[in-house]
Amino acid sequence: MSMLKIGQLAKSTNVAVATLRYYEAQKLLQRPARAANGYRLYPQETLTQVRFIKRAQALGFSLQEIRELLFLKVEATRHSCHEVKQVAEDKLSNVRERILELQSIESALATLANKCCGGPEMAAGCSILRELDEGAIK
Amino acid sequence: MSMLKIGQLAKSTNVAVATLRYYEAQKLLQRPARAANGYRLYPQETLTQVRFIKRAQALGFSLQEIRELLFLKVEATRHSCHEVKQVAEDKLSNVRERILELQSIESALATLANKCCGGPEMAAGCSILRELDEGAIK
DNA sequence: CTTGACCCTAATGTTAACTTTAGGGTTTAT
DNA sequence: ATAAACCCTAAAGTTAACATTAGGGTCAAG
Ligand SMILES: [Zn+2]
Ligand SMILES: [Zn+2]
Ligand SMILES: [Zn+2]
Ligand SMILES: [Zn+2]
Repeated sequence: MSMLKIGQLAKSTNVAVATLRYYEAQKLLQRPARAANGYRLYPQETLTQVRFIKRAQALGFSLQEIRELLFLKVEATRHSCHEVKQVAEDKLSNVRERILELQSIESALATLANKCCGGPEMAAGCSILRELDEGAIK
Repeated sequence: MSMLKIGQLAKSTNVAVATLRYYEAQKLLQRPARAANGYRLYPQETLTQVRFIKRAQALGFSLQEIRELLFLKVEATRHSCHEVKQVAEDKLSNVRERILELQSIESALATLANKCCGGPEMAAGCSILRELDEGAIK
């Protein structure tokens, strides 16, 4: 139960087999040991590593950024806490900016939707369309 | 100063000329009038349209979604006010979903960043890396 | 009248993050 | 012993959203 074949790793991380091989090619995962037959044999640790990748991805990191995080981690003894925190904070302010922009579009759309009667008549005179014409959404 | 050539439109919207032609091919922009020499001639209105595209894009909308928004007017004669309003409301709830997702990412990142001392010492024990490893974050 | 900045179309190239395909070996279960 | 299920590599395909290139007109300035 110690070493995992790629299919088992795939199943327990919910990541496609081809994706795991892709991550390896992209150096997001170390090249695993091989059995006599050539099959990849992953240590349990790899489960954590794959989950790290998925989690970071869910937080909006690109594979490139994740690679940088993993590099910092592997080379932890040569990089400062500050460097790592900086990566996280850059991402955080990026996310906050996008939230603000989305909120501004939200209110624009809400305003539009509120002005429309939503009735069954043809939309020729629909207020939404009129507003779009006049550049209410910009 | 009424009609714009593609280069002027490109410059004042900060979008590449090739991109404008691409948008046209993708039906995000109406096919503009042409001068006798074949040059595209855009009305001022197009400035607003291009900026709308760029802004919506920065908010994470795909060109496909943007196309739907921009097509509301064109579809007006074939659809009821109700249908048009429905499209707007779908977009609105889409935007609200995105906001919620981003907010959950925001708090996860903020939690991470807060736990890290950000000091100059080596990142061997950095809490960000530890948390990503341990899955303490969602 | 020539140079350089623009414009045109059509086609091909690019990047990210995968997925699919082609062509074979290997394991497992019946 | 044979079929289903798994594994391998190398390469090509996919999607989005452009960018670049090739080949060729157009226009203002000097
Ligand atoms: Zn109405
Ligand atoms: Zn309406
Ligand atoms: Zn620290
Ligand atoms: Zn730290």
